Amino acid sequence: MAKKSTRGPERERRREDALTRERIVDAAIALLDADGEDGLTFRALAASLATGPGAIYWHVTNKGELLVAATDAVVARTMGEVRGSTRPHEAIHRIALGVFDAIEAHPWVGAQLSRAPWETAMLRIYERLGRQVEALGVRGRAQFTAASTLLGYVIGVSVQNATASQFARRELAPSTNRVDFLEAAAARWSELDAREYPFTRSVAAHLPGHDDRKEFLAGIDLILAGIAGRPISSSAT
Amino acid sequence: MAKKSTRGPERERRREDALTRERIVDAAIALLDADGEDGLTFRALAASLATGPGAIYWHVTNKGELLVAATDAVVARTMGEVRGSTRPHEAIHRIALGVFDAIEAHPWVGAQLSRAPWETAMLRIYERLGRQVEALGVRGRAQFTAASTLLGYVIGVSVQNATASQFARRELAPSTNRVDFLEAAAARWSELDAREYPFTRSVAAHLPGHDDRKEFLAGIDLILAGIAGRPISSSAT
DNA sequence: ACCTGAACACCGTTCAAGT
DNA sequence: ACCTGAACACCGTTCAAGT
Repeated sequence: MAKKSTRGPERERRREDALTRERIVDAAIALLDADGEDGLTFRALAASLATGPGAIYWHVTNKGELLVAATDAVVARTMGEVRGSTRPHEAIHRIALGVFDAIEAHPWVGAQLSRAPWETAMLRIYERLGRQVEALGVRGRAQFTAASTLLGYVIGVSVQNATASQFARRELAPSTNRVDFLEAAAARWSELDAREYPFTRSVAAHLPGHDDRKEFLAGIDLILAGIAGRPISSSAT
Repeated sequence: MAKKSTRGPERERRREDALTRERIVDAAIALLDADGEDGLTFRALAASLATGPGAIYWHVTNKGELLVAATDAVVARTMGEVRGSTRPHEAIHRIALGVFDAIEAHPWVGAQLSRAPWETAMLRIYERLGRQVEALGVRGRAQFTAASTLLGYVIGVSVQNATASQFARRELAPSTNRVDFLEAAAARWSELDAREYPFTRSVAAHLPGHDDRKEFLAGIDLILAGIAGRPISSSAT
């Protein structure tokens, strides 16, 4: 991806304040977490590393690559922290919640995963989910479909959830608590035009007392039920 | 949302070249479709409307609002064009494919839906899916879960698919056709580290000959099977 | 009421010059 | 090899001035 900063046993300049790709990525993550996506600026990053913007370009090709690297670092750490389980169903829950919580904690990760879904970060998640699909007994081509469906759902809902949370925290007074927020949303849904939005109106009553993470897992369970209900094997290619 | 340009029977300046919110949004959509998200610039937009950037700000609060309006216009049109069906299963397929194709045709719509999921555009899709969930016989709180799961999956997969297509068209030579692209992707997956990515490697063989839209619908069917397999009703709130 | 376009503050990125 | 920081090209947005 980028120029390696160490190739072979060259001049060992191990000053502890040396600028490395790793330090840059860590600083970028800190900025991203603190000030959101707009907070990551080459000037701000340079300031936090006590250099000029140009210095960063020696280690990193451009801003896009920096975002990819930051995202991959967070996702790799997250996947590493997910506890395993002998029961595939439970293991899938844990992987899914790991992603969900990571994106909630770092909303920019969600945006980045949608922007560059072919990068390693996405593959890491896919691999983890896929192994459990295999453990579930799914075989052949159906593995591919099952894992892809889970991945699409997990990323999609996690991103939407994180964006909505951000909105709740920012647009509304940050003091507004979750209960009040859900009630406000329910009130808004109830005021929608009765002819255009009959379903949304009727379902508004279920909004308060609603738990995002539980709802998220309920969706996973729907997919898992669908997977289990199908002919579970078929010969490979 | 913004200042209305007509309120009451004021001065009727119906010159056909008058700047209206509608014309601005249409021009924005054209720019977005032609040059992607980066193509929408207040300067470029002003040029295409033969005015200065400042003029646009009289009709539209800022760029964010413009993106919201453009997205809503595309989604509203898309939902209007979806053919109905007496069979809920089929109706859901059509709604889902409508969204899928719209985002493939206008990738910026996908990015925007992820960025502001609480806007009307998302509600339009939710409402359509929800009605069919109702038609499926789901009752009470389960309606909420089923509709939300479908929405999360549909948006998530559509966005990922559109971004991947863009990547294929841009990064690879645009001449590369779909078959070659899938084979290249499969080759890449097969070269992954065997210890870290056993599942992804093993599933690479299924990548060629893979049809995105069919795979997308297969995922929908998994969810629908899950919905059907559950206790289908429960008393309302 | 509505439009014009210069000006402001801020970006990502480059690059000649340093060590 | 690696860093510095001014400079370039470009943005979103504002606003005094026009009609």
